[in-house]
Amino acid sequence: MSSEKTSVPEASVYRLSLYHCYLGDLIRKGVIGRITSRQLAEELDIREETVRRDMSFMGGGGRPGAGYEMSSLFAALTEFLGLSDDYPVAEVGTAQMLAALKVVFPPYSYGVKPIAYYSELPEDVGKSIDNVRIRHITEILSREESLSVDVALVACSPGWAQVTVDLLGQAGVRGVLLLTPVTKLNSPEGMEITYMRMPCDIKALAHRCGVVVGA
Amino acid sequence: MSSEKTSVPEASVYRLSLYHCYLGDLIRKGVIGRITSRQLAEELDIREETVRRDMSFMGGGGRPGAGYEMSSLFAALTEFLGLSDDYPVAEVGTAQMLAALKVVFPPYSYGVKPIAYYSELPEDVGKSIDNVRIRHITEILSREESLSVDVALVACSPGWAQVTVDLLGQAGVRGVLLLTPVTKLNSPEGMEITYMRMPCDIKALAHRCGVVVGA
DNA sequence: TAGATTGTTAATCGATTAACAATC
DNA sequence: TAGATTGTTAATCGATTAACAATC
Repeated sequence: MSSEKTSVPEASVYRLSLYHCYLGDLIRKGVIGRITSRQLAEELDIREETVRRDMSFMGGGGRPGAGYEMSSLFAALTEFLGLSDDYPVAEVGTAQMLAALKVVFPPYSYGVKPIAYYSELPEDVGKSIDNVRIRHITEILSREESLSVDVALVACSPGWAQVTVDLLGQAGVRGVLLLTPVTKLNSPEGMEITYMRMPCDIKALAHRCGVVVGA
Repeated sequence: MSSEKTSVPEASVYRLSLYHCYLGDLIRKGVIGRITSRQLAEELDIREETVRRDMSFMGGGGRPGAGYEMSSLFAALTEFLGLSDDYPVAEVGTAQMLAALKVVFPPYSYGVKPIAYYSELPEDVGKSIDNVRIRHITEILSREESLSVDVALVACSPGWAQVTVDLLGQAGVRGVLLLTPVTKLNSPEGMEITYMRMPCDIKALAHRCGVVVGA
């Protein structure tokens, strides 16, 4: 594990994740060989200089004149991002939400694997998704496995968001992707929260779509 | 409708949406009176200068020494963003997803109102959510009301994303908030798409959480 | 008037783009 | 060697922060 500094810009880390998703997809489809920064850029609507710059942050191992070897680039990205073949995550939400989410965002297609489910509804307890039993949110702390997850995806109702995040924090979870749109949350010490904020995105879109009348 | 230029920075528009959400919440709770940039900043983890700067982009009507009058600020934000009391949107996804989403993101709490639902599953057709009937995605074009929606929230399965977006574009929808994580999409002419990309957010979080070992 | 807070101009910071030398 | 593409340094751009004069 080389000494990866966190000096890598936030925006670059995000794009590196995007390359990881894209390459993972290609590789799963059986595509092999090399890929250039130009191809990647074109495919993902980014400038090619940006792609190369991003790659250089983690020593992408590109070859002038030849581009990047896909499988080794993918491996480098996987290591840089701290992922594994099936990166384990916890997911929180009603059984209904968790089941629906699986369809919209099929984890296996992205190298992600939910290993624990928690619901806010007592009646969901005991149901299973892909042979993983759903537990109650309040059980987050009582699981030893909790510690084996760094990142959780939270899509509970607004009223449960704070409790959930607190419990996850105590259970050692370090990063949370929050789909629930709460305007303010008290984030536990040392926890990274990525806010999704669908309402804000919708309102920002409303602005951009509503205004363009002139000219 | 004053001549709002789109020269307002993207980031500011997003924060203005955030203020709108926050104020809407307060007002709905019955809070009235004035609020200062400092209070807003503290509440939302932003710097107060940033708040004031954002406000100045739309002529917030603040009073030196006294702050902003909440209800008129909210009205100004509503107008600036091109919203209404119940901003109409369309939502696309399975009945299961749409029902689950309603709990996680209760639209009425944010001044948003789904007036049309479309599902990718034929068996969902005819079901209702809050007395709005679910139709099939392929029916998007056959609705006259389609034109009365500027923005849609799309949470269908990856395979349906392109079709959905195309149909929405033809139906006159100008902005789409896409929850479905497709790496590349052919966006119809003149359509704004906001990509959610849960897998990338999760991977970026994995990086930030996994690396901090040193020091 | 004194106290408080706004709106704006200037300074800083970070990220993106452009240019190009290094290298397979 | 010639052609292609990388990695890096410098220039540009945009957004955030700081400072402060204007004003209720």
